Amino acid sequence: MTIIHWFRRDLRLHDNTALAHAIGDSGGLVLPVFILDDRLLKGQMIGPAKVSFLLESLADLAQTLKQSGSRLVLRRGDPRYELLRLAHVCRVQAVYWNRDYSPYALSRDASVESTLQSAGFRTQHWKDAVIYEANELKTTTDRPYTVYTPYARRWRQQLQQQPVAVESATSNPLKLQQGDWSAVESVPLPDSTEFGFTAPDPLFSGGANAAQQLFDRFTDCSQHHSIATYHQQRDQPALPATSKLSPHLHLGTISPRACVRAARSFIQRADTLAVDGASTWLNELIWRDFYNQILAQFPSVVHRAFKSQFADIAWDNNPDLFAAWCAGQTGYPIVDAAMRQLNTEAWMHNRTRMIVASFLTKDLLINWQWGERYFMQHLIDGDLAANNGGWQWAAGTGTDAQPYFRIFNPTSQGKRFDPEGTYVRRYVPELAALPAPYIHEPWRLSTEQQHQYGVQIGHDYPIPLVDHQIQRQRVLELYGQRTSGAG
DNA sequence: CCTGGAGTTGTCCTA
DNA sequence: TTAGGACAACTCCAG
Repeated sequence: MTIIHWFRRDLRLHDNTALAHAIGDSGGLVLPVFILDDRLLKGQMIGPAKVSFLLESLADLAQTLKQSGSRLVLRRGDPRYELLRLAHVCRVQAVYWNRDYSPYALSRDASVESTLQSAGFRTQHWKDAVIYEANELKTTTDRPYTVYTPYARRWRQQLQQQPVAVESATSNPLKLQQGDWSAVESVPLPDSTEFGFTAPDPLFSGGANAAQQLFDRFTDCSQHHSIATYHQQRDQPALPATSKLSPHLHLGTISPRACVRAARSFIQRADTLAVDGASTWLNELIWRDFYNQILAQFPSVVHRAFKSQFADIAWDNNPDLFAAWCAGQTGYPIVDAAMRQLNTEAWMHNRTRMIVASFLTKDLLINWQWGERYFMQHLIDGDLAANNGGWQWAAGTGTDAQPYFRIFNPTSQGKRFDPEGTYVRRYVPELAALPAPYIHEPWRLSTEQQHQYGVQIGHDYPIPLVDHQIQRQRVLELYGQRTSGAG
């Protein structure tokens, strides 16, 4: 019998739960399908870099399938009808997929399921994108966790007790057969220019093979930057010290279980020097599960503040200031460097994501949702759960939010995490000649110094658009009104 | 039910 | 110069 494996955000053959089941149940007679959904591709929350990454990943998947004696069937349209048509044409018995927890995916999948079932086709879906789903980790009173630390404790404890959750889904070699599917049409992979993309950083090639290379590099402790040094170096945006696996984790071109297995093995082997780094990295993977769980349990976070008392802050929402933030022209070097990194590379270092998010909300007094959307449109790894969670955290509206009076100072953040100004110089060339003491506060240069270093502040590089100290006081007042009384 | 410890990643002022 | 406490009050969560 034939089973359709419907690929979505699991674009790999190895360690793929639903695919492994499809192969097992069908004896290898699996029809691999991906459906390009224009509602997603042309929507507000996806940009050219991510589309290009998706198309590369699909090309890689198609190639790997071909080498395994199979082929990827690509369709374009409404998943319900495309799957229904394919199920009829190929006389399949069932359609399998891995679960996705975003609100759009949940309603789409429910609708696909009922369409297929009413037509007499069996459907089945599995956990694959996370280690633990929302209903697997509850508090002692059977409620979903809303605070990270107790969640992480519970998560680690669960892994200790039942490491089976991270076992590989595919213990046997993949055996795919090519059925008699001559009548099955597949559309060609679209030209990415159709979506108006420009090539991203070469480090971010899509596909499971590229992901494996990144993974191998990151877990090779003999490298200068690796999981072994992660805890010490990950906060310095100038260093290539993070895994860069985020776009792959988003699209499933790498197995999240494989990541956790790797972290776990470094932690358990106390002889390695990577215990601290691996533990810190594992924490990030737990955050990933945490925000997926929040999204699944509280889908309203997509369009409003998690903490209702912060749902209607009187933001300034000045469009000119927003445009300057987007363009990296705020006059605060670390902020501008980060935004320019985003605009040119479709990626931003995690530390500077926090800095620009704090700056947009707390210094420019602009609604975090504007920033959230801009990130989704530009980031190659834009992931609804993580991005929303991160922005709500920074804005102080989220689960487990930072206290509202913790306002990042862009200058001290710059000095602390980019002490030599290497990161700023890389993305803000007009400041490249400044010595370190001035790189994060160029407005302090005298006219003579500006002449000496070949930069005129206010001409070549902006005077700070806002005064951090003033804005800090304003936002403290604005938020303070929200905490006293009305809750 | 109550109790008490704790809460990702900070900043600033004061002694 | 530097270290330590204030910044609010509240909710979450385990015991």
